[in-house]
Amino acid sequence: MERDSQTKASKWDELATDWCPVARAMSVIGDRWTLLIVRDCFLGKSRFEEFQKSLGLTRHVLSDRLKRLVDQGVLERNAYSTRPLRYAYSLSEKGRDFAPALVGLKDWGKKHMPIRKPAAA
Amino acid sequence: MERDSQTKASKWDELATDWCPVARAMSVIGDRWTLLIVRDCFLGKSRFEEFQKSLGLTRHVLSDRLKRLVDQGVLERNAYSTRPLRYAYSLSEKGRDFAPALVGLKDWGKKHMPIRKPAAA
DNA sequence: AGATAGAGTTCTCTTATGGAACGAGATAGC
DNA sequence: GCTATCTCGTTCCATAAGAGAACTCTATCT
Repeated sequence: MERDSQTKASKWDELATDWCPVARAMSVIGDRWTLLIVRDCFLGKSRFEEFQKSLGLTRHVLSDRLKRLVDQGVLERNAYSTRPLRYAYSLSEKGRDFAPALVGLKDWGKKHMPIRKPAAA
Repeated sequence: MERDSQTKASKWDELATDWCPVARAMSVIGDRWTLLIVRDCFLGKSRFEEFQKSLGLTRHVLSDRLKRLVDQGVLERNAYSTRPLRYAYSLSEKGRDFAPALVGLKDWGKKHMPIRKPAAA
């Protein structure tokens, strides 16, 4: 990832223009973290540090994913403080509409991915 | 990716043992291709070449993802020919149970990710 | 003044991906 | 019996993305 506009078409962009709506969805959430950020938003988190602590991803990647989510219109970025300029992220309607898919994934994970201990080997 | 067993915990393994079922689901499908392979299975595809042509991903990555899906029990690999030994992939019950999540993503993609032309700029 | 906090950036190192060529088992054509 | 083709991969190299930690900048707390 880490793409910017003026680069030649990557696999990501190909997905974004695919005939299949699932593929187009994957062009937004087809990585390890994006959907978990959205999940955290559903759980009430809204700030950079909250996401970072909750997910344990690198700040670099988090920064990139938040930008992409805002670009895609899944999240909105609003200043919650002006005089140290600080932003909070919240779900847009597009983001809130993720709920059914997220529930589907939650149910699948609950049923088919039992918690296993972190490899006590 | 490309992990094997005797390596120290990566972010992928951390997700696999997360308390959140969505995170555990992401440890399986949290990349660009895996879910699309599953989708292709739902659409009746079952063979290496079919996936490769359909998705346009590299053979290397396809090979890796199929292995992971079989390891995870999402797909089953059955020989459909013994005497050139050939395998076909098909959904297990675990894989078929992905249907609701897939439908959720499809609906979201359909509603919020309109098809746009491949950048006629 | 010094320590804390929030939201990022910048740096280096490692891992994953893309692209294309190569391999191996078997059948089909000539 | 030699070459071509089909399938299902593997190997190799260059590039892109990720991990981890340090650093910036504004501002408030003590």
